[in-house]
Amino acid sequence: MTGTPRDRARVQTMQDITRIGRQHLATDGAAALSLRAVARDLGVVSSAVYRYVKSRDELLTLLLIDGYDELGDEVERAVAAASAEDFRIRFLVLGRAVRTWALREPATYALLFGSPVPGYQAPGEQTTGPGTRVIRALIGLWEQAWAAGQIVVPGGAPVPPTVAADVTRIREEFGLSGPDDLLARAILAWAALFGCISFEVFDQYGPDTFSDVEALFDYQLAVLADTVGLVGAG
Amino acid sequence: MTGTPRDRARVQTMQDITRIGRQHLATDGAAALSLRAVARDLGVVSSAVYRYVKSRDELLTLLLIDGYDELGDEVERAVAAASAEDFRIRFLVLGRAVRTWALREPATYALLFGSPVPGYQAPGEQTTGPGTRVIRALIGLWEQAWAAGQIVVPGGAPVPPTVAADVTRIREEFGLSGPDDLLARAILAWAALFGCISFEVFDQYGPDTFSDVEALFDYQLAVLADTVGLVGAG
DNA sequence: TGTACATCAGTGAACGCGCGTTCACTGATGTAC
DNA sequence: TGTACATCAGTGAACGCGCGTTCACTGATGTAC
Repeated sequence: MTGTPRDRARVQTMQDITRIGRQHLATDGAAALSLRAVARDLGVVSSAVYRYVKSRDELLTLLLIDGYDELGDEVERAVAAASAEDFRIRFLVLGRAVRTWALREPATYALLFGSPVPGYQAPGEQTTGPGTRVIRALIGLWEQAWAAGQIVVPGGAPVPPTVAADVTRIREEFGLSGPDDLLARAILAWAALFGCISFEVFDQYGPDTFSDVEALFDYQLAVLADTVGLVGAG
Repeated sequence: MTGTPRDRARVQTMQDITRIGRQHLATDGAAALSLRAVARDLGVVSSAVYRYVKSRDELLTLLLIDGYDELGDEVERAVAAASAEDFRIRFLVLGRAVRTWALREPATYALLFGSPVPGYQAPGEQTTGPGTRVIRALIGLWEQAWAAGQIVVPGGAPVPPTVAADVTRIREEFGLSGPDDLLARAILAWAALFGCISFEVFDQYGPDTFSDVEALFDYQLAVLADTVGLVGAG
């Protein structure tokens, strides 16, 4: 309740626009997102939306940031509510939070993690922050787990030199302490997590292949936890 | 060179239509795929394409099948050319073939494995066959590797009962002999493989995060091979 | 081999629709004195 | 507290564009006898 009535009305309208925009995302997809349709649902003439949003692309950016933030909020909230001692459990909770959000908001998930929208390029300055919240949560979790001695990196495929170099840079940039193997495996786990979720959201498993996709996902998460050597507090 | 000249012209035109369609997929994306634009590039009036394709959706189906088949062909060809004895190597070759194709044909990859096209539902009778060639190649490869004693399933997370039940059904359906753990892990490896490729094709790693994405992918593939316990011929 | 008919590819006009964006405007709200 | 002015939300018309699909048509190609 700050500012003039006009200010508050503006904030309200901006929220309405993103809400309606997300509805349209769900029914028609990002590529068909249209300012005119949003204006219609907003009960306003099409040119009026230009008072709030410079162009269709700016609306897309708005929805992108809104989606990233909603996902980021939910993931952080879920992890914060989980066991503070067992980092394996925290990882499982994080993964499930991403999946739950993705299944509830498939259209926004598709915008963030699916095919790029043709002709649209996200402005990095605005989207990088919100867009990296999940991976930052994952990195933080792994770092704490490593520090707590809850990670025993499995042996196996050696990290190629160029990957080791990249990983070294990342370690320094984020102030991490885990070994190359862990960081490299963590990147795989991150990509694999979204791979599993995308398969489910984008319907890549056939219609009748799995009777209990949730159990399948939980199992996949558990194997991914094994892959990074996350033993937990045992 | 079969049939009348008219028949041959028709086959040629059908090929032109799918070729042009795929070009448009690359420049404008699936959601913006338009029969009129295809007609323009074909050098023909818009209504003429209806002699070849019943509707826009049918063109999408054509492109879907064309893409699945091109990917299937390349994957099968690559695997066939690989070492006949070492199934770990065959797996790596398979994974690389998928990635190579995906990077060369990002738009078609997006159509097959990215966000669903709003308002379009693929006709299962036509697409299921071509659409399952990669997973069938993977399943066949794992089955042979298991039979050849080149798989040592790692211990770790237990397979939940409902997943075990699904996996049992799949085992019988495809006449497989591997244990539950292997089949369940194989499903993860499948989803994870596409997760890694999607991250790369859809630009989810930042612009400057990795200097050598190919090496990163090779490493990820190797870890996935470890995950299913694919030791190879040693 | 020649002719009559059927099939088919492609035309051009039309239908009704939606889109992004600009612009001059009206009238309400906010601000400075 | 009242008034003059500036700011802003929303209007309605317009621009030029592209879309899917239908339909009656022309002219070429193929087929049956």
